[in-house]
Amino acid sequence: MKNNQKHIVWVVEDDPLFKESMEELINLSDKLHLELSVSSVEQVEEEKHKVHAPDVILQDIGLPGKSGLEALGFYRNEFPDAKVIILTIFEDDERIYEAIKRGASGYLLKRTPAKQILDGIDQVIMGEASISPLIAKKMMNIMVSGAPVKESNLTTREKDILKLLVDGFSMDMISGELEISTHTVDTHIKNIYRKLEVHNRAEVVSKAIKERLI
Amino acid sequence: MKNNQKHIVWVVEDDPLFKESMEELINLSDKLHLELSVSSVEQVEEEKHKVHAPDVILQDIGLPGKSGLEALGFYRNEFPDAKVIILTIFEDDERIYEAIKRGASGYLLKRTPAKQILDGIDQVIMGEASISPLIAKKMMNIMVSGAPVKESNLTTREKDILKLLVDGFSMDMISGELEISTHTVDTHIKNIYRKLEVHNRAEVVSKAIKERLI
DNA sequence: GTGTACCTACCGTAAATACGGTATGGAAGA
DNA sequence: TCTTCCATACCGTATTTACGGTAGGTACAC
Repeated sequence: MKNNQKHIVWVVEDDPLFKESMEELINLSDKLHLELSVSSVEQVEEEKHKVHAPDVILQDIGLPGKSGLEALGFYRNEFPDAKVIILTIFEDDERIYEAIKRGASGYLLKRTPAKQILDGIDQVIMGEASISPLIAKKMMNIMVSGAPVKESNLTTREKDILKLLVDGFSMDMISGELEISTHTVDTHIKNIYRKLEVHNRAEVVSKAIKERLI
Repeated sequence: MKNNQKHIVWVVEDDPLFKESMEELINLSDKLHLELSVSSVEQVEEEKHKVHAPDVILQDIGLPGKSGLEALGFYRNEFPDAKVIILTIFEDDERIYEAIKRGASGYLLKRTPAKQILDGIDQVIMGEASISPLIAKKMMNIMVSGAPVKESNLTTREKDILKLLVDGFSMDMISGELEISTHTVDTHIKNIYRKLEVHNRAEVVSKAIKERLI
């Protein structure tokens, strides 16, 4: 949209009550213009040529017929510049992951206060993302499913040196950095190798990073 | 914490101005109690036995000495129930990914309004997550792409050898594994080093893992 | 057919590493 | 007080690495 125009919003939501409250919400904002408000993705496909292209789409995810997830692919093809905010009463991991993969810019629970939904719209227009805290938590869980931080029995000094090893420091450089003799550095490295059961630089760096020992 | 007590908050922040504003913010809340406010992770390690364990830690990520990322591993070991909110002026992908992997419950930009930081503290206490919209966007980017992968101009053979280097293989071992002469391995490694602009094993392994070149 | 990229192979050498020792002083804990 | 752990420091040496060369054969593009 041009700078002096309102941002065009579409609403796709089958629950009449919630749909109505979204309509009111957008109409209350002087920066947003409600261009289309329908109750199914199929209706969007019918109406799409009759209305202006959206800047933001508020999309219910749990729709009869085409789901909100399927709609995301459709929007990406037809309106690549539109930002889509998924609205949901559900909180399951799978859908969050799928929605993000398919290009959603926001993922808000329907119980989010009106003010925060408006904030969310502003945020996605600015190129940021808007996520309810509970959803954010689930996103994090999805990302984390992998490597926990392991506890090593390295001493503080050994961790100091391990950190420098990972950064590619030689014994000489470490000696200079920590202001201790190269002999001492050598001793520490020997102890690190023994504790981590490795025998060369590559192994120690690899293990330190992969097992997040630093 | 018990229901009728205030939630215990620690602040670890080296910028005196921002640290002070965090202190004021927490003192203004009647649900939070500022138990510890220091300017480095090292200080936390010194003071940890003298104060009550935290419910929430506001942790600056860009500290001299031990970084906020390293602190996360420490907190997980020492105070597994504490929720950590990372505060940052930076917005780079790598740190977000790392912080979440290491168990941060929140990731807020320092420019976040005070009210929203308090909201964020409430959210992590409730087991939700708190993320600035810009950070959320970056999280989504990371999820969509699997993980930030950099394009290198390494040849197939060089990548083969890089994998073995990361696994701690010596030139001799690589030579045996790939059934080529050690001289050839040496040549390939030289070329890898030149392309990645590194000069030793530790650096090449570190770069290969961190930038997901393999 | 000329150039370029890639994989292969070899030489020499200064530098760095890996690893076996031993040893001292301080702090922490039993 | 005695012991253990930690950080510090030193010695010697075989092995490995880093990196400067050079060079042949193949494949593909222009």
